[in-house]
Amino acid sequence: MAADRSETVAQSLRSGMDRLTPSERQLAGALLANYPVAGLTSITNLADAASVSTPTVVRMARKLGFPGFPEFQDALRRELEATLSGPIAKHDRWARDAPETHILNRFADAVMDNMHRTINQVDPDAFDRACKLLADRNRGVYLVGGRITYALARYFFTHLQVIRERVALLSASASLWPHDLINMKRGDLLIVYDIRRYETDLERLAGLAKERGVEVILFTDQWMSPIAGDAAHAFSASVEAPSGWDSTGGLLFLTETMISAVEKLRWKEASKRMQTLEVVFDSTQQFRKR
Amino acid sequence: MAADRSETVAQSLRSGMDRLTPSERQLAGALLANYPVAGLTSITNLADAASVSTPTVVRMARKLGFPGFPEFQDALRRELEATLSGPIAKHDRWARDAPETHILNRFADAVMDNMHRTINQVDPDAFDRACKLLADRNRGVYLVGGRITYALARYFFTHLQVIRERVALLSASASLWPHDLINMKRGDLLIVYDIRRYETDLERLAGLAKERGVEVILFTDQWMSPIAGDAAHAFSASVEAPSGWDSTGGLLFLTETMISAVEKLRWKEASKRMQTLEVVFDSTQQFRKR
DNA sequence: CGCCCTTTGTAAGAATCGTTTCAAATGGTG
DNA sequence: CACCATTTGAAACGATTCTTACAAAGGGCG
Repeated sequence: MAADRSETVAQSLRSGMDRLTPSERQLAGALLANYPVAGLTSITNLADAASVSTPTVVRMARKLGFPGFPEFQDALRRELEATLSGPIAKHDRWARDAPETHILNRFADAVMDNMHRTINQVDPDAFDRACKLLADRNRGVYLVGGRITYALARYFFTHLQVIRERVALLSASASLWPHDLINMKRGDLLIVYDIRRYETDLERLAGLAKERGVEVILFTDQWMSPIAGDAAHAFSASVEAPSGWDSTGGLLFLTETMISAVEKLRWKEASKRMQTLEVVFDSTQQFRKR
Repeated sequence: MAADRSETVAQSLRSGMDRLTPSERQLAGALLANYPVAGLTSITNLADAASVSTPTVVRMARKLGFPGFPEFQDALRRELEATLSGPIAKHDRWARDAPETHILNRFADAVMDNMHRTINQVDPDAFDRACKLLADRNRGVYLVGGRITYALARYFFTHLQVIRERVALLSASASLWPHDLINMKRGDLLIVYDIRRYETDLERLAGLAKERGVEVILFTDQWMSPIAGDAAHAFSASVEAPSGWDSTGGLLFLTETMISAVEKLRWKEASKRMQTLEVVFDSTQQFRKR
């Protein structure tokens, strides 16, 4: 128990997270999201902001070792006072408890930057058109990715499969792709992920698919895979990260946004499919109730 | 009169100093001396700290153009919040070519917000400790994910496999997990991804692994998978996105950061392995020269 | 010195806050 | 299925806060 006053409230909030109940966690999350200002209002406001009741706030404060909410708030104030009189440069700090140069902060910077660049590279109209294509139930959809990006293709597949019919994920190994290729028909869609160290197999696949009248939708990096030449739509994301690393955060963002957009376009059918899925899940007890 | 809301409370406090009475000045001085935290207590405390009476506080707040003390305090809070959340204002538009309400912009907002929340929920020390475990070549590493998150596990696996030996991705179907389980030894690591609609199979797997002395590292959402109870380390990411959707962007961020950190810890060995990989790639001509 | 204006705090009131109690809801368990 | 344990918020209660009214203290000026 014991609120060890040598650690910050944020720290004990995080480390105690597993001792908290779900709604207390929700509260803790809301608090950390706007830390520590969120905790400096009245208990009523804080509870409202976190969508929990005031007793929940009191209970959490107690769990952290404070006699009551006012004392909890005092701790926040003292902490803030100490921080503010200390180092001035904490504006662009992400993880406030980690040093400026901690990898968490450096990586966060890079990812945010990528997001910015990525979004400004997207043509919203082209994006909408691609979504419309994916929402067309007359078109079969095939997905494939490269060594690194196959996971993204799989992610897209998992979701798209729920939303609509006729979705297929190509094998991870190129040798089996011909089997899928012979099934592709004019007007079908091939979604390809291809980032640096562009793969020759993918290039060949996209070329062959295009010859068969398949429309290729490409997700690539800022340097553009050569497949872009064969693609009906190409979307590029920035992938730079610290120490020569590539981050696929931008690609995931584009992917998730597209899934969400397609889901909306086909909402009527999609929601019905999802309900069916729920029924199956319930009967197999594969998932927890909550 | 007029509390110009474009200037900070501190500014109007200083500029209005000559319109204040002596005891109001004393109050203003005390406030500025410990700004803005001093103003975030109760009116009683603030008055005591400045050695004035509570009505004096109210009168000063009124002179600055606020209806009452609570509103004055609100202004301080808003100000502080703006300062703390830093120059990366959430409200600046993302995709400039798209309307404010285009899904690209709405999704970007949500993802940004998730990033913020996610990073503030991570305990940097716990993060470092988990990285160190993963960098220990004496420990075997097993990875697994749920229906949605299996793609993330695969992504982690793809990269970790390059960095070190003894890394295995568990099958996507639970029925084959026992085969992997019997290989796991005391001190090995099991990385589990589990987000909402927590899967009972994963829970069982984690429990069994723990019994065998395996240390479980969990990546989950803000509501915390029940596996957290069995986990040596648990990291949670915010997953909220528009229209009830869950976004795994935060989880990907944590994953990539961790990969990068482990790569650095084992850089000597990792770089050697990567060079070998390059040679193989070259000879198979699987990749473009660039 | 007496008048009036300004400044200030005391004290009582209204309003809000923080705490406690308790019952409903939920999930796990025999 | 009934039981128990846990979680949660509604509601009522004191406690504290914020506001207001008012009187005392000072200070300038004829």
